[in-house]
Amino acid sequence: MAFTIGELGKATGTKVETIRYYERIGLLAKPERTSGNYRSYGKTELGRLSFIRRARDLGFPLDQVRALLSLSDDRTRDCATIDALARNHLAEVERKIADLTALRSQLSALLDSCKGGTIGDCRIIEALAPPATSVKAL
Amino acid sequence: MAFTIGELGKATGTKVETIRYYERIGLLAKPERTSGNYRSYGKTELGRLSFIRRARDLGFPLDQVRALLSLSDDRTRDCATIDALARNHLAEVERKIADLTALRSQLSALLDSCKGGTIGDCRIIEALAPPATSVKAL
DNA sequence: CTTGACCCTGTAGTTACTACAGGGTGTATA
DNA sequence: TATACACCCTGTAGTAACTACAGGGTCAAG
Repeated sequence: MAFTIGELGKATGTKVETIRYYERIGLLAKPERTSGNYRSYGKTELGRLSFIRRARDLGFPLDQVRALLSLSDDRTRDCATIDALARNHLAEVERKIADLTALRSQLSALLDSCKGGTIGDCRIIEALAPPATSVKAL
Repeated sequence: MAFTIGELGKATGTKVETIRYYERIGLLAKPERTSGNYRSYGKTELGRLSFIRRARDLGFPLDQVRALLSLSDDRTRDCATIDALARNHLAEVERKIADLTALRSQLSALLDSCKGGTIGDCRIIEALAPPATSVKAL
């Protein structure tokens, strides 16, 4: 029923240092201590940390996680705020996917152009160093 | 033929502070100075900075950019090293795309489940806080 | 009773910049 | 000539989200 920081870390897939970090920045409350000054956690903290990690895995930055936590603490609040948060986040994820997809095709093109040989005629280097004419005029 | 740091920044889409930062970490050589102690750049630096920015835009981290630069300086070297670098990078980009795509469908599902109402029955919060049974046993 | 795994605090490092503070320079205008 | 203004200089500290020590204390097993 009571775990050490290491056990909490294993249960949630979080490094011990990260848990202490979350405590330092106020994302987790200061837990009780044992006689030997070890942090002692219960189910509540386990739940809260799981929530944080899951939101983080979904790519929410810590300040949004913080907002999510305080929203979820006030159960009378309207769901719309949370919906908006998630909707914005989804839009961001979609933008990142688009960026990376464009990047992937550029990299593939780069690789196709590499036919071996010495760097003197390596197309990758050429492709990375755009001709002076493509540089905005001063 | 000679530009100030601000002009170089404009020409390459780089902030002045970033250029000074690149100089500090040795990615750009220390440039000549004018009588008034202003940095003075020429075409060589313009090319090198363009190269750096383009590689960065393609998502190469700075230490790989550094590697790319030193490889491209030794024109007798085999193109294979560069090919490998780019190939690894492509694999990473593809992994990120896969991650984000999975994330997108999770977020979409989350949003579909939000039918309004108060947070007490908000499915997003529920979805983020997995049931205790899904937490690895201690 | 000692070894080893774990815990503690506090500080500094990581990546790739970005943002001041507190000054100097260069040029255009009144 | 004065002065306003945009730009430049150095140096330091801040950002996100951890991660990695250093230098100790605690606890269970053999």
